[in-house]
Amino acid sequence: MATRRNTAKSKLDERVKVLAEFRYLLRRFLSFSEEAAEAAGTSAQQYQLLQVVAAAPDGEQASISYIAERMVLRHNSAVELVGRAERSGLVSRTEDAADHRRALITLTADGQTLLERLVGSHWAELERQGPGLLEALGNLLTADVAVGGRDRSE
Amino acid sequence: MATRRNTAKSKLDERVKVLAEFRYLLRRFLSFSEEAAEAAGTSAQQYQLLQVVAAAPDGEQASISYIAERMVLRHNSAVELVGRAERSGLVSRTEDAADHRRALITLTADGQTLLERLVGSHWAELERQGPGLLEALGNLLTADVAVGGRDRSE
DNA sequence: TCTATTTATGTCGTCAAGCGATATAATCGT
DNA sequence: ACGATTATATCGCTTGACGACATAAATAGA
Repeated sequence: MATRRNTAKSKLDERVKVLAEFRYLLRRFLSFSEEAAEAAGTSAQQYQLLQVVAAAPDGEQASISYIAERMVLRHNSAVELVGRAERSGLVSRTEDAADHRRALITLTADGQTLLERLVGSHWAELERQGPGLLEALGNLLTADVAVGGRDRSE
Repeated sequence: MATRRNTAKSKLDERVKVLAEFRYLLRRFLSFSEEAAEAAGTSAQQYQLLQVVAAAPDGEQASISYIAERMVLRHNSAVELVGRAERSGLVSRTEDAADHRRALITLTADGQTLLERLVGSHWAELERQGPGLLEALGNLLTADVAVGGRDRSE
């Protein structure tokens, strides 16, 4: 019974709505991040850089290439990002003693402080927005199942 | 027993790692989206625009303001985005008969086709990346609990 | 109904940031 | 030792978002 109201046109239509909702929540979160960083005197990207540097795996220090990989940027963009952060006094460059091509990036005291502040506010915000995101993503992954194309009217 | 290995410095350190991992996965997904859109001949933003227009609630049509709200953009940026998409033949503007200030945005046939293609590839990609994202976000929301600051050494 | 205010869209100059192309130095493989 | 590879850096270009500003339509009051 109730095979389907004629309102829902198709599987595609449903997918678009789910995707759109997910992206909307994502943009809200990223927008918050942008504003929080700005309010703290930096950019979202520089905050991300601090994160990446601070979260580098125990053994290795953050190099330009490592940063580029983690930030999903071309290496030259990473160079520029680090350059800006360095000029702002958030990170500092040191030449790797073992490999003189590499530049090792570390947080300055200011960078560490700023990171702590931003991690705090972001953590709190994710407690607010997280559940919604989780739900939207969950819908996406479960609403599916029939990728191949079974009608799945209910 | 085993109150804590001296490797994990603090709650902050753990949070940074969780946040960094979540953002990394997010960037991977957004990067995929960027590339997919590019490969299909547009930009990620224009694809998002198509989504927003197509996913507009049943009653109302997409106006500039509505788009701005959903894309988390200033209204003038929305105007420009729509302008570019219109020039590319993906959407079209119509003056609202009931309110001559409003511009109603609809998908062209080309826009619809493109949207379908991109929804397809994004859906598939989210089936791949989604679980990871879900897990990272889950970690974030459960690893927490003690926001107030209880030590929570395990 | 006339007008002040608000709402919706549009225009323009500016600016930040990522990218490709290119360059240079250090390391590695043989 | 030396060509190939790797790591970082520089530069000009383009894109896209924004603030400031402008205009037209709708709306609320007097």
